[in-house]
Amino acid sequence: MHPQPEENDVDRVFHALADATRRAMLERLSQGPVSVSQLAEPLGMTLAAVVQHVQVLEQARLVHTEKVGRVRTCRLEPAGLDAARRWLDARRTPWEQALDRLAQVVKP
Amino acid sequence: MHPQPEENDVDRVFHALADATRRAMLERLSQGPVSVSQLAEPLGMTLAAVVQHVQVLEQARLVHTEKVGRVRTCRLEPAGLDAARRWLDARRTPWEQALDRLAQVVKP
DNA sequence: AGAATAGTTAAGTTACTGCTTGACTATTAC
DNA sequence: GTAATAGTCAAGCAGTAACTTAACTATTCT
Repeated sequence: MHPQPEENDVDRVFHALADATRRAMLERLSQGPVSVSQLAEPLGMTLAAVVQHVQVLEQARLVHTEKVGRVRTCRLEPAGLDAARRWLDARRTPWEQALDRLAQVVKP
Repeated sequence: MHPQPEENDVDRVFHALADATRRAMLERLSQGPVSVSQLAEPLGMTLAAVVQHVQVLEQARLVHTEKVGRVRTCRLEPAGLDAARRWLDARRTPWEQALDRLAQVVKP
């Protein structure tokens, strides 16, 4: 709709998050990096399907992967989640937004 | 996947947010309540299509609507955004989560 | 070398999304 | 009362999403 620089990213991120399987993967990855096969194991699904989900998560910059030898290791990448959070936070009430800015000041 | 009480809601919310048109509607609604026709006006789209989007947003508890006479007024409902924010915040780093709790204490 | 492991790629299937059109209902305006 | 307004409902359609299977490529193990 608005192919603004950011808009497309937000699209990808929310679309990636809209799937329960992918959210389960992120949850798993929040406990540390794992290989694609390890990711696939608890989900009753083909490896091929999992690979496709991983690609979606990568394009949304929610995970980053690196292949060493024959195993591809996936780890969480905060960029995507941050984009989502920024969008949501921009739609808070003015009072909540003031609190957000306070947190920003306290943080660094 | 996990039809946990919350899981289904999260699904609906992120799916609703994954569409640029619906996000534009939310943006419009964040400036105050409007009728369905008013919502439809800036988007180059049939009224019927807009109604369908409104239904998606309602099911995600992102908007609440009420019909008076022949006009249905839509207003933002924070429940859905809060659900999304809760999910995202649960996946922050421990350090960030500490800051979140601090904000919670300061808030009320 | 041969067999098992880990992943990739392409193609096909089924189901769901985002729209449109068209017919219809309820209000409000003239 | 008639006409315009505001919305609703039901099909239908093109495009996309989430899989599957099957054939293939690279590693690693024995």
